[in-house]
Amino acid sequence: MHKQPEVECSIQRTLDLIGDRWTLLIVRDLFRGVRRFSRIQEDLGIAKNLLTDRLGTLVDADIVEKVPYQERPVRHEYRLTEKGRALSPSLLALMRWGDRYVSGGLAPTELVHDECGTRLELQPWCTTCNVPVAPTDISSRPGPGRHIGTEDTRV
Amino acid sequence: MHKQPEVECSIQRTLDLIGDRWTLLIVRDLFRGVRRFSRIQEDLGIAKNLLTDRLGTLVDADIVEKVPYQERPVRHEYRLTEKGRALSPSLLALMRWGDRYVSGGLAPTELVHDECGTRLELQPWCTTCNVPVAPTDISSRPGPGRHIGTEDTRV
DNA sequence: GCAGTTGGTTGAAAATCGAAACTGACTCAT
DNA sequence: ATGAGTCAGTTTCGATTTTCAACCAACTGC
Repeated sequence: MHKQPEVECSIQRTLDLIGDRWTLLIVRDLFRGVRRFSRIQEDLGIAKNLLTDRLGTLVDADIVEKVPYQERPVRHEYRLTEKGRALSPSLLALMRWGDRYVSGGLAPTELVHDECGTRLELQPWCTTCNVPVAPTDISSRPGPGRHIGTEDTRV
Repeated sequence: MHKQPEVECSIQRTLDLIGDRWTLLIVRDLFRGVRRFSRIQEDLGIAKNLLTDRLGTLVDADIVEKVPYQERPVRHEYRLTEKGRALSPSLLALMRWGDRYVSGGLAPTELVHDECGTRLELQPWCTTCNVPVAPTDISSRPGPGRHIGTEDTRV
């Protein structure tokens, strides 16, 4: 256990950790305030043994923490850590993609800009030029975490 | 077969489609220009029958198209459709999360703005005001695709 | 003819999953 | 203090998926 896979790609490392059919749905539930074992279990329809396993993995990875919400009997709820909350843009991106391409443009839930009520998009953003960046204007280069190889990785 | 689950959440609908351990990695390879069956297979180390299956699913879902790159013998490569290319923000978000929290802040690969070389961030973007939107300026509301229920779904 | 490449298919073994039963600690109502 | 109920699991076992290896077919280049 505790394998450090050493693949040279953050997407792969991320998906190795949370890229199964249930984990991101569990995280989504935690964002929505569904935090108790039994509530997550009935909301998702996941088998209890799998939920136990996935929550354990999330806690081990420091994405979720188990905090007691009562004594006698000691019962816990699961809360996102800062690392877990940082998954928000990923979930938002997947949600917007699903809105457009799976739900036929009819979003079940919309996230909107407070000030004007426009539905939000998620865009690559250049903090220097202060403009959104189209996929065609993106280049890739090896970063500081690259140990070996120089393969081009365009996303 | 061909179940239409009618879950009221675009995240779940999306993950039902592409949320298994391999599919997003295949899409990542296609973004990187790895487009042939055998090249994807050796790059990912995925079993060939699974790759056949996943590529078939992606083609059925119109995320990928199979285009011939030579006659006699007819051989095909797999290319992202516009729907597939629209997954770019999702992959970028997962990649940035992995950079920060799995790769310890040391990105193996950086995605940068062609024009200025700045590493890209992913920002919620208001297409009306033409500005990036902070998490505190985001609200959620039921959208046109909502059939029943009014549960708050904040991401 | 023969090796090599590409893009698969097939089948058996191994791993994983799902549903249901069971457990244990506790509460509350009678 | 007996009994029913809740919560958070664990165990078991059959069903499904995944992996691994072998095989196949169409063609190329020599």
